[in-house]
Order: sequence, then C-alpha cells, then structure tokens
Amino acid sequence: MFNHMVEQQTARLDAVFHALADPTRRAILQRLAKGESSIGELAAPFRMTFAGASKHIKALERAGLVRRTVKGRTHVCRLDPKPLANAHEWLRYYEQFWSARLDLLQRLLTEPDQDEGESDE
Amino acid sequence: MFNHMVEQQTARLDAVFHALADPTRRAILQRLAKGESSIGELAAPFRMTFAGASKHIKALERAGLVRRTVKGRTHVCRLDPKPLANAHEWLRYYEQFWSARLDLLQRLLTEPDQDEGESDE
DNA sequence: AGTTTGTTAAACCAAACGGTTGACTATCGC
DNA sequence: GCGATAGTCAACCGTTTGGTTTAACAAACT
Repeated sequence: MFNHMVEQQTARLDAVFHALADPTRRAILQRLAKGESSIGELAAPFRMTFAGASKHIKALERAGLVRRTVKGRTHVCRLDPKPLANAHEWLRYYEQFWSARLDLLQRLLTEPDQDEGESDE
Repeated sequence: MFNHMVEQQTARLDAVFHALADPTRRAILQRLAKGESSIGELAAPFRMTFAGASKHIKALERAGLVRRTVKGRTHVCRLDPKPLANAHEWLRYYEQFWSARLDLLQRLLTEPDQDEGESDE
C-alpha cells in the first residue's frame, strides 16, 4: 500500500529505533553530534563502566549510527546520521496525523456517528 | 544547550522509540493509521496469539501511541500520533547532519587539523 | 440460564537487555 | 623492558521482553 521504500530495511529500522530507545544511547548520539569522541570520553559522563559504554556504542554501531576508527589504542567514534534519516522518513508519514487537525477529521470519517465523551488531553 | 523541549520527557521518548523498535508494533501502527480497529482485527494478520497482540498493543499504549475505547465487548484502538511528533522532533535536530553536507563541514570545524586517512564510504 | 465472542490476567519460558566484573590484548610513555 | 592506558571479550546477574498457554471475565446472542 504505502510501503514507499520501507521493504526489507525493517531490520535496520528495528536496530535504529532500538538504539534510540535508550537515554544513554541518545545522549551519546547527542554528544557525538558535536564532534568525534573516544569511547572513554563518551563513557566518562555516564557513570558507567567502560565495558558498559562499549556495549552501548556497539548497539549504536549495529544500528549504523556510529562509525569507529581505531587510532592507536583509542577508538574514535563518529556520528553517522544516515539511518536517522530513515527513521525520520518513517515517522514523516505520520506527520499528516498530527500536523493537521485531520486527526479529528479522520475520526469523524471512520466513525461518523460514534460519540464517546472522552477527554482528549 | 539544545535541550529545546527534551527535558524530562525522556521516559516518554524511551517508550515511544521502544514501541517503534518492533516490526509487529510498527505494522499495527500502520494499520491503525488507516482507521480504528479492534484488538482482534489487529491481531489477525500477525500470525500470533490474541494475548500476544494484546501485549504489543499495551506496549503501544504505554508509549501513548494508541488509545483504547471499550465499546461493548470489543476494544477499539485508535492511533494517537502526538508522541510520534515528539520523536520526529527529536530526530529533526539531526537533520542538519544528513540533509546538508554540513556533516563534513562540521567535522572540519570541530577537528580543524585532524587528518585520518579513512575511507568515508 | 447457557454459550459464544472479545479480551485481559497469570504463569511460564527462552531470549535479550543493561550492567558489572575479571581476564586479556594492544598501545603509549618511560 | 615496565607499567599505565584504552579498549575488547566472555561470563555472570537481575530484569525485561516477546511469546505461549490456560484460565478468567464481561458483554452479546440464544
């Protein structure tokens, strides 16, 4: 129907959204957005073990959101935003449902005489 | 810094992204985007137990993405896209990194004389 | 009343998660 | 070489997840 380009990149979307579902990981991304960082620099602010941060970063790598460059003994991480564009694109479809008040319109169209007195926020 | 409005709705974002991280759940949302459905209608196409679907829908409710209206003995589910707008907004910040080639520019700005001979795809 | 229908709830399972620790490798500086 | 540093890996722990099954419940149909 409207599978636009979302066909088998399902797994990729899974990984991206899963990576994004953790506040630590989101914070790491946010930090990475300002520039490259080593794993240690990334781990430091998060009151967490080195290995713990390492796992998070691997999750981000699995989602394709972070790329790593081993330089000497330090691993330099860099944001790769492309998969975020995918996620953004997926969400963009639903924009029509919130950006307009089509929300209400749609409800009226699908349930013409259905009147439930619920408080809508 | 750029905490725009993302302050304590962290937990909400967690739930939303987590809900989105499952293909079944995304499919349910997609279906719900076309109109309301009962749990049974939602469960049917997904080769899964009723109870299984029910759990997924509860996950979506936890994320605030689905609202339920008990009507008689059937539970009618409806899309609530507002939390998606949040997620979309969060992702929107990163748009600058993929939409323009600012990606490279930003790297040059933050690491002016940092030169690593890596193949950037 | 009894039965069917739509759904939740509880108990359970295997797998995954987030996090830790301890052992290990590799690199840097001395 | 030595020791400190940066990082991984494997094992473990407790919690959550996705899924099942079975039982229960409420509403509708007879």
